[in-house]
This record gives sequence, C-alpha cells and structure tokens, in this order.
Amino acid sequence: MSDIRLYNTLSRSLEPFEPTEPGRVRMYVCGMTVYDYCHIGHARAMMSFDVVYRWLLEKGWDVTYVRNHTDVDDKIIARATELGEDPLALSQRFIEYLDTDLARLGLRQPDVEPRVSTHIPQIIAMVQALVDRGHAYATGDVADGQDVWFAVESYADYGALSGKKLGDLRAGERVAVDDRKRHPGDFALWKGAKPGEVSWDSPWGKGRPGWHIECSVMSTEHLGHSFDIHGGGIDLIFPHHENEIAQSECASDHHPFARYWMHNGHLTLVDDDGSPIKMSKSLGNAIRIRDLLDEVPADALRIVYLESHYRSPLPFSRARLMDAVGSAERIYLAREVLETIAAHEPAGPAHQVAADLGGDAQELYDRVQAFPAAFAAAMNEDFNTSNALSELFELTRAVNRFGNHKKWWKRSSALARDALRCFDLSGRVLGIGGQDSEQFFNTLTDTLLKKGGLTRDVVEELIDAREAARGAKDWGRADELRDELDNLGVVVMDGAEGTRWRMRSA
RNA sequence: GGCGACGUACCCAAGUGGUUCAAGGGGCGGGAUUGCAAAUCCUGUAUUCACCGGUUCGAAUCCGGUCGUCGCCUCCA
Repeated sequence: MSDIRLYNTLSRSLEPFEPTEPGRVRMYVCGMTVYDYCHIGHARAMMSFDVVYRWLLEKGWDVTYVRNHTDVDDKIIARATELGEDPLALSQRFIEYLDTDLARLGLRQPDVEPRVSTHIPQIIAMVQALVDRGHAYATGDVADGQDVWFAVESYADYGALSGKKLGDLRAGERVAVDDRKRHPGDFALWKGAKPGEVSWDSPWGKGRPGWHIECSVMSTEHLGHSFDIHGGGIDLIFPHHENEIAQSECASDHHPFARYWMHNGHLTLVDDDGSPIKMSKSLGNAIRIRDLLDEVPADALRIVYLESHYRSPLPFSRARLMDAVGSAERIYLAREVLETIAAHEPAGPAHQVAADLGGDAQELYDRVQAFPAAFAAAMNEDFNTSNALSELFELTRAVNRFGNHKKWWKRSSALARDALRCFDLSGRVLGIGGQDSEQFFNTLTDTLLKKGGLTRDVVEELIDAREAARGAKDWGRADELRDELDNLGVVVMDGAEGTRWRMRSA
C-alpha cells in the first residue's frame, strides 16, 4: 500500500498511487525536441519529473525512468537545412548540450533515453498494426512516399484525457485542414518524405515517423504495454498525449496505456515588477539554462523551481532568482555550522546531548527527529516540494538558533551529525542543501568573483589590510577599507575566529 | 465558440470543510548581538483568502454568478 497521492490528469483528481507491481514503478516522460538549447521552461518540466524520480527512488522502489529525445522532426529538419548540417548530427549535438546542462542543474539521468531515429523498425511495426486493425489509412502513392493517418473516429474514447469532444474542435482555425484526411482530427503516423529529407524505407515508401507515434513506441518498447506514470508539460495533453493514448490502445489489446498522467505547469517570464514578458525564440529572450548556471548555483535555480508546486504556473523573474541565491546561502551557512560541529569527536549520543543542554539543543533535536516524516508527508502529497522546502527552512532556523550557542559546539557532534542527515535527505530528493558547504561557497564565490572581474588575491589583500587596521583599533581606516570592499561587492564578516568574507550575490 | 487552470499580505507561495488553517521564503519596522557592520536570532507586519450570492452548526476550501489573468483547441516542457 503506497502512501503517495498524486494528481492524475485522467481523473482530474488526487488519487492514491498504486504501481502495477508493488515497489516497482515504470515512468515515461516526454523529453525535448532537440534542435536548440534547453531553456528555463524545458528545465522546469525536466526538474518536476526529476524530483518525482528521486522521491520514488528514495522510497527504495525499483524505478525505471524513460525520457526520450525527439531527434527526427520538422523543426529539426528545418534548422538543419538552415545551418547546412545533417539533421541527425544537429540533434546529436543538442542532445550533448542538453545532457551537460541538466547534469549541471543536478538532474539525475533517466535509466533510458531513447531516440526516435533508433526505433524506426518498431515504429513501422506499430503503424502497420494500426493499419491492419483498421485504425489507420494511407494516402498518396507508394512511389512518392505515402502518408499514414490515424483515424480518430475509430477510437471511441478519443478525448478522454483532454476532455475534448471531436465535434468541438475548431478544425482549421489555426492550421489549415489537410484535405487528404478523412476527419480533421486525424493525425499523421507516418509522413511521406519530401525530396532531400531524412527518410527510411517503409511499406508506404520512403518516409519518417509522425510526431506522436514515437512516444507510444518507445514507452512500450522500454516499459511494456501498460505502465504506471506518464508525464510531460501541460501543453502536451492535447493533442500529443491524447494521440499517444489513441495509438497505443488501438495498436494492441492492452489497456490502459498509462495509468497515471502527470503534467507540469508552464513557466512564464515576468519582469521584476511582475508584468508578464513573452518568452519566445523569435524575440530571442528565451533564457538558456546554461547561461543561468554561469551566474547562480544550481541549488538556487532548484529553489526557484521547487518553491512552487509542479502543477502551478511559475512566474520567473531575475529578482526571484536572486532571492533564491540568498536562500541557498542561508541553507548552506547553517550546513556549514553543522559540518564544523560534526567534525568534533562525539561526546555522547544526540538525545543525551539534547537532554543535557536543553533549550535550543533539545528543540533542534526534536525537529531533526521529526524532519524525515514531515518531509515525507509533504512529498507524498502530490510531490509538494514547496512544503518540503519549508521544512528545510524551519530546520535551518533551528540549526542557527542552536548554533548561536557557541559554547555547545564542542560536545554536540552527534546532534549535528543527525541534523546533517536531514540536509542530505533534502539533497538527495530536492537537490538542495546536500553539497558540502565548502564546495557550495567556493563555487559561488568563484562565480561571483568572475562576474565582478575580481580575484581572491585582490580581495584578500584588502581584507588583510583591514585586519591590520582593526588590530590597531584604527576603526576609521577599517571602515574605509570595508567600504572599498563593499563597492567591489565583497561583504565582510567579523567573527571571534577572525574575519571572513563572501561575495554579495544580489 | 468549446475545454481547462488560476486569482491567498508589499512580492513569491503552501493550504481545497472544523483541533493555532491563514505554513514557509523575501521585503519592510522594532529589538538582541556587533567597535561599527555583515550574518544569525527574537519580534511586528492578511480578524482575512478577487467580488457577489448560496449550501452548512461551521468555507479561503463546496455550489452558482460576476470581474480579471492565463493555457489548450493539431509547433510547444
């Protein structure tokens, strides 16, 4: 009995999640059409399902996660023609960029990342099955390459996922209806090749797959006929996922195609004052994930994504991103305290330490004890990362409260180690707070120094000079130097063990 | 025209019938701490959940209507 509840687009309600086989989950997510760089919107979709994957793994389940690359498509062909590049070489190039970017963002690699171009025989077989079963028909001459269409009227449940009725669709409103089709809603399973296009031999002559068939074929190929979770962006509900269902259910006698359908909401770009900005390639303002990762740590970007629920629309702004950098710093500052304390030799078990010290120590202990269950409760409820994150923030505050009692540090190792395990849990599931703080701050500092055109040496020289002035109690000179550092974006922190510094992130 | 989502404080945002349910983060005000700062902690910031009706002992949460924003209706994460 699973304790996860998830929102199933099919029923438009929260449902208890019960995999077909207990402890075994098969999930398929529609990936990207690879003809350009991955932007922040794509990344939201990948991120949403990355967290689903991670949480299922955290539960100890055996998960097979399949996310495809669409490497044969009209837009790829168009782009390749434009660049004078082979379409498959072009898509290969962008797949490599995508892998790099997603790895930097801290996404786990799916178990299988199938491509259309390597599944052509299986696609042909499914199209043939649909023709044989009377759900598809070919038009044109084999010599020129026939088109094969799916006949939507042959599938009684067409529209069940999207809630659309065939008669209600405004055929021809946006895209001219192809008069070779029997019904305006019919869609291409196989497209006859135009001269010069990438194509494969088939019973219908030279051609290539239509858009939707690939996901039906690749999910079935790698997960079997009826699998547990199918995900993708909300925009894919219709027609893509609707068509996938129609094809898959008609091509075999296995039902249902996928049992739970999950869709992530869209990210929209907004100005710092909240007014929407249209993000489109034609405006050239699609924000690439790799550009952002040159500026901010992955944890910060993950905070932006995960502080709202995956199904909600997400207004993205620079201001919000910068806020998230601050949040990430706060989390890692607390983690740093814990790491420092944990480095001491344990002086008794955590519960003993807490009982002896009482107050903020006991409160931290209690929160640490409660953390895994609270975190799990949030994640189990339709992957409520926002609530899971708020648990992490509350833990962070408890750590800081505790950390303010410096005299406790030496004997609290066991307690700190337990607390660190909570941060590690968050790191495993959300990808937030799980790194060593030193690694986090080094990366952040390097990034910001580079952005400000500075080096550590320059900063440290000024810091040393200020330290000398402070040692001489020359407060005027010390403050002067601090202002100078401040102008460079360097924030100084005077502590009992000396002065530390960090780069101001916003 | 059809289908669907959303509207919670200055901003982001969780919460979808009742035990502090108005979380959490940011901002802003006050305080502790600090040589002064930064960071951190404490504290104040929505008697109220777009608006109007209704159901109910009880609603931000359910129903109806109004206004507003957005998505889809064969390119889309």
